[in-house]
Amino acid sequence: MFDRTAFERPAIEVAPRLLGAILTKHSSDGAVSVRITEVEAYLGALDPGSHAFRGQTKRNSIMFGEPGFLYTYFTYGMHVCANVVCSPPGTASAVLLRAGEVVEGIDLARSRRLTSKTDADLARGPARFVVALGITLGDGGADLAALPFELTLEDIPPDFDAGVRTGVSGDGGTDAYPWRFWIPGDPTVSPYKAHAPKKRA
DNA sequence: ATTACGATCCACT
DNA sequence: GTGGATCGTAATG
Repeated sequence: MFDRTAFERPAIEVAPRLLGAILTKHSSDGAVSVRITEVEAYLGALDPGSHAFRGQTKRNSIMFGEPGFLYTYFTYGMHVCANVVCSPPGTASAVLLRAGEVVEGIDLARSRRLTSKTDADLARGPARFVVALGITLGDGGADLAALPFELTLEDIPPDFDAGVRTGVSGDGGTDAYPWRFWIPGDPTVSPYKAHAPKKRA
C-alpha cells in the first residue's frame, strides 16, 4: 500500500527507500512497470544543484507542495525528467528517478524507446525512464497514490551503494551532495555522471 | 526584451 | 570520448 508519510522526510532519507520500488503507469495502450534501480536526492534550499535552491517559482512550485506527488521538468530543449516530491508542504526536496528495470509491459516500453538497442537501455537514464513509462510534462503534479500511477515500496529495501558529488563548496559538511543511490551491479544503472567533467587547464 | 545555460541523449569517431 | 540538438526558465538590462 501507499503510505504518504514515507515521503514526509528529506529526500536524502527517502531516496534509498525508493530503490527496488515498483512504479507503474497505466495508459490507454497498456501499463508499464519499472523496478527503480537508481535515484538521486536534491535537497531543496540546501542544495545549489536543486531547482528549489533559489526559492519557489512557477516552475518548481510542485516541489514545495505535498509529498508523494510527481515533479516533472523539461530540460536541454528536448528532455523530460521526473521526481518524487519529498518533505512536508512548504519544504522542498525531491528524488530524481534516474534508472529502472522494466518488469511489465516491455513490448510497450520497446515501442516507446525505439533507439534502445537492449532492454537494459529502455529506462537507463532519467529522460529515458520517463519515456519508457509514458510519463510526460503534463504528469507534473500527479498524485503517485492515484491512477494512472501506482507506486509500491519494498518492505525491505535492497542493499545499495551511494555516490557523492564533491567540490560544490569547500566547507566541511556542505560538500557532500547531491547524493546518488543505486543497486550495485544492476545492468540498468545509468553510466552518466551528475555533471560533465570539467576540462583541465 | 535579451541572454546564458542546463538534474541529457544520441550519433559519430 | 566528444559535440550538437533545442527551448523553457530565470537572471539581467
